[in-house]
Amino acid sequence: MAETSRTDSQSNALPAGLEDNLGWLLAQCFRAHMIAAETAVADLPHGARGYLALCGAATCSARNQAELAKQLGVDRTVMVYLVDDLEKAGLVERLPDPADRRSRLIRATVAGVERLNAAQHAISAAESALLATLGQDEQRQLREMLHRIAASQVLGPAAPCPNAGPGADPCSS
Amino acid sequence: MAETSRTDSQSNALPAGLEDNLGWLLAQCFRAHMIAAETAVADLPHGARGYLALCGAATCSARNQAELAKQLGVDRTVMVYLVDDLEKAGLVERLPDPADRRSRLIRATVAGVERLNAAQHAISAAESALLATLGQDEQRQLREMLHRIAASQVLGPAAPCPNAGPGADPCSS
DNA sequence: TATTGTTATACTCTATAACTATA
DNA sequence: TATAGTTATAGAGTATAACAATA
Repeated sequence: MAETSRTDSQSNALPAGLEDNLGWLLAQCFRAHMIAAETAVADLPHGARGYLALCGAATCSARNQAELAKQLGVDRTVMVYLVDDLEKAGLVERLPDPADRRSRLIRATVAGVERLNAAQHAISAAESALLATLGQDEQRQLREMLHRIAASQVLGPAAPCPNAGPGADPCSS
Repeated sequence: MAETSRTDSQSNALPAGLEDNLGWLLAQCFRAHMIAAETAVADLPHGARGYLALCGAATCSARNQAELAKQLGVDRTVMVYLVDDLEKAGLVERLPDPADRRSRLIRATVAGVERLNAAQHAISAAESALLATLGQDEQRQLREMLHRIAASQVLGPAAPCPNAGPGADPCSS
């Protein structure tokens, strides 16, 4: 009925009605981040997904392969190929779980941690451009709020990491 | 180098090193939102993607089909099926562009706007749970910051909408 | 009986190429 | 020549089902 006044400044404006659409905004920002980080993760086995799996392995975010799959939102059958290729590349390793002989502990190797650090360094540079419209405090706020949302959704349990074995601890870097 | 002190409270905590990983956080929040809104968009032709396409059509975010494809990050060949099915469902319509006979204007029908409003209503309820850990001011801040990031990335041009034809204006609801 | 990891198979989704019509 | 839209085909990606080992 009433015509929306579209006389506001058109510079840098999203179409009316989308600036409050959280689903749209998250999709746009997520995709923008993927595009920005694309080259940084291009040499990793499965691109962005391989990077996230490596992140999970290096930070011991999951107890075993199935849990990591849940965290990444992929099928456990897909996780096999994912870990297979990361393992072939020498970035992660499958260790037997002393507590459960069925499951495998996915741990980042030293080379994997190094590659991860390199990737994260490149991603940081890309993120600077992505977050250029935000101040330093706002960037911290954004991360903190996203973290609070992610933590409230128990997509993957935040259990203490049992991967700390006799070898080098990849979580300490 | 310096060992990060890991003595902070483990309640609701993501594994160390992930709480600052913007890529991880965006992926988690985006997926959490998709899962939360899943049932609300389940009856739309292509689920979440169909919902976003309908959002774009209703808000006239893109000039034509190709531009909408760019905004959604899908191939233009995929866009054909997407719009096809939305059109079959009577949610959008392809209109000839008076300025360019090659392109088609994708406009939401009245039924499409109604379905969109219903979906957005259901999604709002789901978002309340998703954002429960944030205060009202924080939720506004989050949307505003995401909006600023999305607007700074010119994934799709924010051009004035030429869809306002002789028929009912779907952008006014 | 349920779960972890694995494999093979079938399915869905996506992209490449080619075509028509317009610019 | 370049672009918008479409179609058909081939490829990549994904899930389903079945299996062995273990809880």
